[in-house]
Amino acid sequence: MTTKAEQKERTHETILASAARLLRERGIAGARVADVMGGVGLTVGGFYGHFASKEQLVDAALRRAAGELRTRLFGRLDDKPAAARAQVVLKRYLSAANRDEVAAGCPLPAIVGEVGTTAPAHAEVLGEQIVAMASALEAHLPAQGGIARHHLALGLVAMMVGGLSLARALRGTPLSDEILKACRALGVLATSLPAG
Amino acid sequence: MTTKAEQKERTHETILASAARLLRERGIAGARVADVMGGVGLTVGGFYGHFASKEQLVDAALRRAAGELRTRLFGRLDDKPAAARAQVVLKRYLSAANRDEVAAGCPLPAIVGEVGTTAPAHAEVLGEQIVAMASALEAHLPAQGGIARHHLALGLVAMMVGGLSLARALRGTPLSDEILKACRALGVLATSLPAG
DNA sequence: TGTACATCAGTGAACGCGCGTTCACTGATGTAC
DNA sequence: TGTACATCAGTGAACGCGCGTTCACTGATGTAC
Repeated sequence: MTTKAEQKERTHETILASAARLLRERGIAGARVADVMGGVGLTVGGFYGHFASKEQLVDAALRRAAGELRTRLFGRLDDKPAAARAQVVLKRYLSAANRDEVAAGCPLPAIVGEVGTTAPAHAEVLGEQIVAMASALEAHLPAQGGIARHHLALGLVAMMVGGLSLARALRGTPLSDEILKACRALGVLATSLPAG
Repeated sequence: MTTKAEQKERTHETILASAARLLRERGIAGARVADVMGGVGLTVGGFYGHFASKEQLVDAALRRAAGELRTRLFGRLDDKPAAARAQVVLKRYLSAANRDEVAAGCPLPAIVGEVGTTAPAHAEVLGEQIVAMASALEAHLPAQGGIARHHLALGLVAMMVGGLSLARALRGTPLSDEILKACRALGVLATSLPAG
């Protein structure tokens, strides 16, 4: 037996999943409430029984999408040698798959540009997620000369987001592939320096 | 004596400048035709005497803004030692000024996220501008071991755009400054490796 | 030189459209007796 | 067990608003004679 409350909670989840998908594909403005609801076979009117506003939906969906990404990026690293893990993460992120499977990939390229001019709450959530990602990466970085591991992690995250953003924007052109390749190479360079 | 044609050409220029400003501040969707015209003291209706569509305006404004940026980034480098020029460019780009003076800074953070889902022409223009920027940077890069100068330039451009995008999105927070700092440090690292 | 006419940059209101949000309603599920 | 009522997830149409684009119009500038 599923009670009404259970049913509603399940619907809430599917709405959130639909929003997380659309947010990645089309950004904040592009993730329209009607489309989010349509994506799970419901109509617009019911939305406000599940979320107080689009803004709250976007915050929740962004957290959800970024969390899923981290799981995928940093999962199943145990079988890799410790020194190679950061490069594995970089390769996973800067892959053709993470560029092309937009709906299941990184949400940041679609939303960074909008965050500065929309709800302040979105910026906060973005900050959280950047810190979470950089921290997770930092844990796998070798000690370096010339740059603090903390800064190296943050710089790499910037390069990753920038590279994926450009690659997505230029999808279908040779330049898109070249950018991913260039970022991977720069990532390898920066994570294989002699310890200082 | 200024003829009508001269007057109109001047107005055309001011509209383009207004659009280039708004495009950098608010992105493609945010650079509304009415606001662009209002920014030069004119009303919406007159716009279509100067441009065929908003799409064409955006293309022209993006080229204009990116061109201005290159001038500022790569100008006045003669007095710097050749080996330091790439780092000067990186410092200029990843500066608080280029983050805060949005209307006169880099247009890419505001538009990359939108380009993938709007007019194909915008993607073409973006491609041009990325190539132009990477080429200009490449000319100032020292020979490196482990990575082709062409790829290093492209990777650095991705890091620059990513770092500035995140720094702008998180403006006003300590993390914003840290990201800029981290990217500058990573840039220094990548441009001061021993020649291979 | 003056007069009548043509041109055309810019105005301002309207158009169609899409968005977030609201709200009266429906109908299936659950509860009370 | 059956019946009457309450609840509430979801519907679908409407709301106000803002956008890109169009268009009849205005009035200053330029041209012809």
